[in-house]
Amino acid sequence: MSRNDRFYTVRGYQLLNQEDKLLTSGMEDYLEMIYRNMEKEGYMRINTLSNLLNVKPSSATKMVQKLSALGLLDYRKYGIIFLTEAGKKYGRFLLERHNVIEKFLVNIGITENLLSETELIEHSISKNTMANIDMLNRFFETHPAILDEFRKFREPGFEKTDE
Amino acid sequence: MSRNDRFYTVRGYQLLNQEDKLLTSGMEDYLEMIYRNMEKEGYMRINTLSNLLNVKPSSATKMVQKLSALGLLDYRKYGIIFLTEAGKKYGRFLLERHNVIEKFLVNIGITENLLSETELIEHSISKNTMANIDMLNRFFETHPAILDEFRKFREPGFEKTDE
DNA sequence: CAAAAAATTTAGCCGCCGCTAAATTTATGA
DNA sequence: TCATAAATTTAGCGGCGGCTAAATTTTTTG
Repeated sequence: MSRNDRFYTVRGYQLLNQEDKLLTSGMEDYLEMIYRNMEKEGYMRINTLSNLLNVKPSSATKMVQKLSALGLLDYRKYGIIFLTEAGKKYGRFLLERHNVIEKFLVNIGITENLLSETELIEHSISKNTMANIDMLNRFFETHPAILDEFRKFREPGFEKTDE
Repeated sequence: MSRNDRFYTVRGYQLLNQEDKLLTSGMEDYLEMIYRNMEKEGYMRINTLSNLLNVKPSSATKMVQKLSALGLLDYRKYGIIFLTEAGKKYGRFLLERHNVIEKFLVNIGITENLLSETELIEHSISKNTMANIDMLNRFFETHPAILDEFRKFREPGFEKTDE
């Protein structure tokens, strides 16, 4: 039985993958949000970040220090937060991943709690799975008749109303 | 802006939902595994459980005590672990959810690390999302030509080789 | 330009879920 | 049966990512 077909707990997988996985889920949340704000305003502040993520400023400070130590943020105490090149690259990836998951959920008919569903799922998706879900999205996009057929299948009676 | 379209961190969602979500991801891992063994052997022991989940026995004890306090296990110190009715019901649900996610991943073409991918994703899926993914699985099952078309779309050139 | 306000950081606590080491209970076999 | 082995539990630690309270720095304003 190889490492691959043995069971682990969520925590167990975390511990196993902490060599190759750079960021924890929490750090990813912060980096993704900083990236969003970079696109909008060009920079980020601790207070803005803590408001956007619904955490206390002290929590934001702690995470920003970690991301900074990892070379993803350009930042000094009491200062303005910018992304380094590495941070931008990672942030862009996180936002893309988010959008792939969200689009998939919309495709299969999720409307309630779309944001929170996406936010929770995105951290547990590998690049490979993300790529394959993206292919499924593209498949539906280029084959709208099939997506339509699925929707009829899913909810007979509501043929056209949703979407 | 309602609670629904605000961002939170993973930890934030955890804290928000701890009223309605009975179990943590970790507890779910243990309960699911106990359920698997119930089906196979009818009972569970701490050592077996810790081996199956690749944790130390002391960790298994701690979680079993928690699940027991929640009324999901029938268990006394140094004794054999059984599921209560509530535990069986929850365990059955967990196994079903696992299988729905796994089938979906297989459908979209995941072969590498299938188990770990499933194990990580399953905890972040709501009942609603699970139901919709299940519908997608059923859709592919009843429309094999469409699944086939997706596979060609996904991997042009490997038309028939996989599955 | 000094005092007050606002923003940020630090220190220290908590629950989760791993771990190790040591204690305890249960099972085995000479 | 009784000593040893095996299984299980307890105690206590560590990192994560929240929190509060208090300290510090920066900004605003009279």
